[in-house]
Amino acid sequence: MSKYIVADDHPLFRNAICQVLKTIEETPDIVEAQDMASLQTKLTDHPDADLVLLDLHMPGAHGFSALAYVKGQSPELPVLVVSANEKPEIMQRAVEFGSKGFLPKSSGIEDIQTAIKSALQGEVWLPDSAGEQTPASKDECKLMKGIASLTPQQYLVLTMLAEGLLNKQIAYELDVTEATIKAHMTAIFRKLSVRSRTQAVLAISKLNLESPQNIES
Amino acid sequence: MSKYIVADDHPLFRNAICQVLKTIEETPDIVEAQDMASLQTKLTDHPDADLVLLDLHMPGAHGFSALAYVKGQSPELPVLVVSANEKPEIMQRAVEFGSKGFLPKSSGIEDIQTAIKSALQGEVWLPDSAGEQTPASKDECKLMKGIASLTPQQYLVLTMLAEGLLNKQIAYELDVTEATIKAHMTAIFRKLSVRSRTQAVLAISKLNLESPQNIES
DNA sequence: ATTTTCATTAGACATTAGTCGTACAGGCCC
DNA sequence: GGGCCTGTACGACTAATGTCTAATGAAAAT
Repeated sequence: MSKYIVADDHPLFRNAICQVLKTIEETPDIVEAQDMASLQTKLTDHPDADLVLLDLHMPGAHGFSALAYVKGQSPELPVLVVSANEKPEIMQRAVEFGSKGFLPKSSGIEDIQTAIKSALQGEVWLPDSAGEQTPASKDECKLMKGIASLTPQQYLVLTMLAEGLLNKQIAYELDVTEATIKAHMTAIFRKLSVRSRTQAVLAISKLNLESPQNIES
Repeated sequence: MSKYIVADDHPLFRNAICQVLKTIEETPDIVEAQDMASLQTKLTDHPDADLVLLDLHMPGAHGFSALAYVKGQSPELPVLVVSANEKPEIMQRAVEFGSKGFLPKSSGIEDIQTAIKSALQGEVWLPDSAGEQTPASKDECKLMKGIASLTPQQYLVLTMLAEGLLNKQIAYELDVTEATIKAHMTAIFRKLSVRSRTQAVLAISKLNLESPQNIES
């Protein structure tokens, strides 16, 4: 029997995924998470999980940074990215950043089954609509590694930074002093190789949807 | 005879566009710009231009903010957006934000001719690959209006902010005091309806590639 | 059991960012 | 010309940001 963690903020969609899981095996062990905070808890509570089905657009998730964070917390745990996004570049990026595949939400049941089985066996599955080449980028990979090295608390602070909040506001939300947030910021900047909150925001926004159309004459 | 402003940072591609223009009329009046700074100059020097062919990925341009800026400087001047980007959402956004069409760089000569002729007649042309609906977003439109209302100097400061530069660095580059840059920042924040440089960066990064995949169950 | 490592927490201090009031030059209307 | 608006520019002041040092506690290594 396999244990799955289903991370998606839509109850209906989580349910749909669970239904498919039951077609794969009779009594799957399913853990659900509806945001990054609960996902983090589930990851530590269930270190024996076999697969994470991860939506990149949950509350607290910012594009690929969510994937990087999960890979950083549980490097050995296979992750299958699920998203409404259909763009080939996004699919390729997901795999490049450590995902065992990419599942568009428009996928049919058979594709979902195939993708999950592949991921469990350590293989990568992509829909036919995904293109061929994987351009890769030094800076992006470095950034992904940086995000993966963040602690849970630091990742949380980063997402709140990405909401445009002030240090003071973040401190209030997390019930710590502003000085603590500043210390986290400094640590985050170092790990992401940036020098200010402005550059940090720029870095992760590039990560979200940057298409590699920079290959120019 | 019509006067064109061709704004693209690739000399080869500018040349190619010029060749096509010559097939439309015998002696087109062509003005070229290779970055946003020179484009700004050309706009003021040639207020009698009939059409701008604008690449969204020039130095100094940040996605749609470049389009917004041009529309703000010369509201009556038709703009035809040229880009390597092929995504339907991007094409729709371009039109929604005031462009007279969208020309993928992979277009054939006939399409380019058609698009230019349409634009000159005030009509909108889109390639077949562009989808149907135009979702639109209140916030995005408001933001575009804000960018369009920026003065040239303010736009310049905004682009440098989007490079992750400090006020001090921007001041040095523009050869003014830091106090001046701060004043510009405050003005920019007001026009973009944000309260800090962090939020300003977030706002324009959303504008660049935000796909309306937020229509959720 | 002890050491080591590291996340988390903060206070003191220095730097950067942002607001306000103001000044000056050019364009425009009357 | 004399007002009037606007873009640009600046200094002074306040708020926010970032660095450094250091203490605590918890987990991992020895």
